[in-house]
Amino acid sequence: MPTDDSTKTLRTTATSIEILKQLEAIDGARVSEIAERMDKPKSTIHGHLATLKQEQFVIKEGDFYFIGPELLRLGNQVRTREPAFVLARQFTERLFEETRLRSIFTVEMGGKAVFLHTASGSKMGWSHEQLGNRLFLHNTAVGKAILAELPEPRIEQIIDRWGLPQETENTTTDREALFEELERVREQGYAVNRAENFNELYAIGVAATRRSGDVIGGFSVTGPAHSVTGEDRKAELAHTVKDIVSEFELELALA
Amino acid sequence: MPTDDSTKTLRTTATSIEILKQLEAIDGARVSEIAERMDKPKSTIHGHLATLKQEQFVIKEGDFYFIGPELLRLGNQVRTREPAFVLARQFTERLFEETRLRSIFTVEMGGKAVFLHTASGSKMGWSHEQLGNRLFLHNTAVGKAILAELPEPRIEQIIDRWGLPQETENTTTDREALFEELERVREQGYAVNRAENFNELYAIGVAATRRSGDVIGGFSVTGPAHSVTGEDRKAELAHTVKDIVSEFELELALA
DNA sequence: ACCAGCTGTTCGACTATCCTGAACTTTAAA
DNA sequence: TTTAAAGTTCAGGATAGTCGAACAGCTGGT
Repeated sequence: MPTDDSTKTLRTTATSIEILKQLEAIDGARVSEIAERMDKPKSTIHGHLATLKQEQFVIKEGDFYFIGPELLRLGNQVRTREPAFVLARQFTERLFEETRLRSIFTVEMGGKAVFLHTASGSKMGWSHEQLGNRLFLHNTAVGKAILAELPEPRIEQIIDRWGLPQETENTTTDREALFEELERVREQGYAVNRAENFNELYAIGVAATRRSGDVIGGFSVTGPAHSVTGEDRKAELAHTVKDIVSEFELELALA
Repeated sequence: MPTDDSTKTLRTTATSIEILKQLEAIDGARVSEIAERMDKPKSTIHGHLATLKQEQFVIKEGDFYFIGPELLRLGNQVRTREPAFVLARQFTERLFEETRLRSIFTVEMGGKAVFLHTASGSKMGWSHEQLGNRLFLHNTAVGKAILAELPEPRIEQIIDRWGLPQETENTTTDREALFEELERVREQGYAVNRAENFNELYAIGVAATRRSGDVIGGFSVTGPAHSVTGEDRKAELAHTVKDIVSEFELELALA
């Protein structure tokens, strides 16, 4: 269920943002290219780009416009807002060193899972940097690990907002079943994603909490299902992730 | 002299952006807090925030607003636009592993030096993640290394735009002197920053180019001046950075 | 060298729409 | 319960964004 937008929104700001999204979609563009795509006069687009350029939200190279460094700077603030997020980076990298699997640090924002740090080896085909991407909580490993630590009303609230959309045949779409799984996650201390949002994907996620009990985020390792096989291997991985999280929580408590 | 376009800019977009900057400055804020700081009615700010929230440029937690994940996602596109930039990340990390000094990958955008990747150890006090920050080219190590590889008209253009502002007593503020130093950089293959933009800072930077000859960006290592001493050590560091750059250029050429 | 066709940019008038202040609702504290 | 302060809604009026046309600058073709 999509969110409400009944409230009057600012058209001007909205089109400025739309232009930024266009610039991201295609890799930089000229004025008329965007004008055509958005079905708006060139002069309008030009005005927006001039404003965005002044703030360095876009930069201009020749006649091409690109996303600018100020956007990178501001966006990055999401990752530095909390000291815990900054600390999490090196633990993400350690997790990768130990497992040699793509490692991610994720936080919950607005009821979704947002990637803040990723670490992966050189030759990993699909390792685009997906920072800021938003995934569902109910069908990802860290997502479920985080959910399991949230107070129940909050869980309800999130499910009400986003529902339990089915993305593969393995997705848990039943409310009851999800809560049962969360209980299992709490017992064993980690969550597993068995191709629930992408086929052929296997992931293990563990939530990190403060001493107060509330969740900071979660660490996870991800790999192609066919390469992560055998109960021993899986158990060992779960153990490794849990260890990293423990050390992370400890270091955070000491700081 | 700063380039100020007197061209009509869009007020609405400009204030939306101003709000984002306020949210970054203080760490998340409520409506009235921003309204007060910007000396505008609450209802105005509310409208902007509602629009920004709809696009996930901000998120709302309780009555507090924070920079949102969509901004992180868009901003990060700056780092993934070119495959070379993505590849540069792992080399930045390797550089850190080998030198144990804060390592940075920087590109030139709009005549300034923009940090795209940083790698530094756990216990480095000042290692805030400054991605997207913009520094001058004339008084930084990578900056000079990059300048040295640019065609002369471009260098002139950049100096005309930003000037040669003095930031410490070591800053080169004379045009002639700068060109002489760039010549030296070309000869030795690396540039040095001897506390030219921050006191007590020492840095070595090397530019990376494509086979076509044009610059991709540059790698650098940075440390407190008092900890990087001795000509041997410095020469060894320069050698290490140059090696990394060579390997980077090679791998890029092969891909 | 010239022109044709494309781009980016400027400009002024119109009117859509953003701003504003006040009214209303909600939350928190006294 | 009352008070205060914050968030949110609303409608009218003035501002400021939109639009189209005209200008300028570049590119490639003939």
